[in-house]
Amino acid sequence: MQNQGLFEEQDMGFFTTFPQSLTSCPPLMASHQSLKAFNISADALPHSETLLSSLTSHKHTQHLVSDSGRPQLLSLHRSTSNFRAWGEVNECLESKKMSADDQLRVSAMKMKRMKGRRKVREPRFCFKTKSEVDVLDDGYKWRKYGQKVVKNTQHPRSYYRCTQDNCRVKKRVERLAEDPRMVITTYEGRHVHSPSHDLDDSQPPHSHQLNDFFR
DNA sequence: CGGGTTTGACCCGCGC
DNA sequence: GCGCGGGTCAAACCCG
Repeated sequence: MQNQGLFEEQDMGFFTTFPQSLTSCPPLMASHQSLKAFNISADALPHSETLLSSLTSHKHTQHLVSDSGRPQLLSLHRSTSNFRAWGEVNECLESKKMSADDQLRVSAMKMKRMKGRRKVREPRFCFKTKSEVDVLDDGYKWRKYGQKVVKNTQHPRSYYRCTQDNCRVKKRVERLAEDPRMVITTYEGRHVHSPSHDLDDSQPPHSHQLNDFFR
């Protein structure tokens, strides 16, 4: 498994833009999580400067520049799924025009080696969408277990856990302070099951579209 | 009655 | 050591 050992995550603030028609969250799957564990350079991500500069006011972009001054995601684990995941992301990114209308962005994480023996955090995956509803339909069933008003924001952050037995996946949902129309969703952990909506036909079409992209 | 939500208390890591 | 702030717990509450 990729996240074992004494490492911790550091949000690098990379946001990748996806088609604006998508309004549903992707389920957290293996290929997503590998986003945080793959090399990426400024050359490989031609639009990164535009993306990053447009998002510098957001708190998720605090750690966006690496030591060398170039956007970089450190690689700790290489696997075929890692390569495939980033290949798809870059392909999508280059094929889309940068636009203020783009709604869905994926952030990448940098893994940092830790000193000492501290709790290892579950893999996290964060993106934002423009949506009127806080909780987007991602095919999984969630139970709310907490809500907190975070400092310097007028909107509370909500905490959800996957209702499936033995599944420890959590997600946080909050609204962007600068633009309350935007919802920040952060997944933490890995589902040990498939989406519950697989059992019925109520899954909306855009959800299929998004799943296809990440497959 | 069972499952989900609300909400104040509590826990814990971190910076000073 | 202390205080702050984010994350979690759990009892009370709500609703179908």
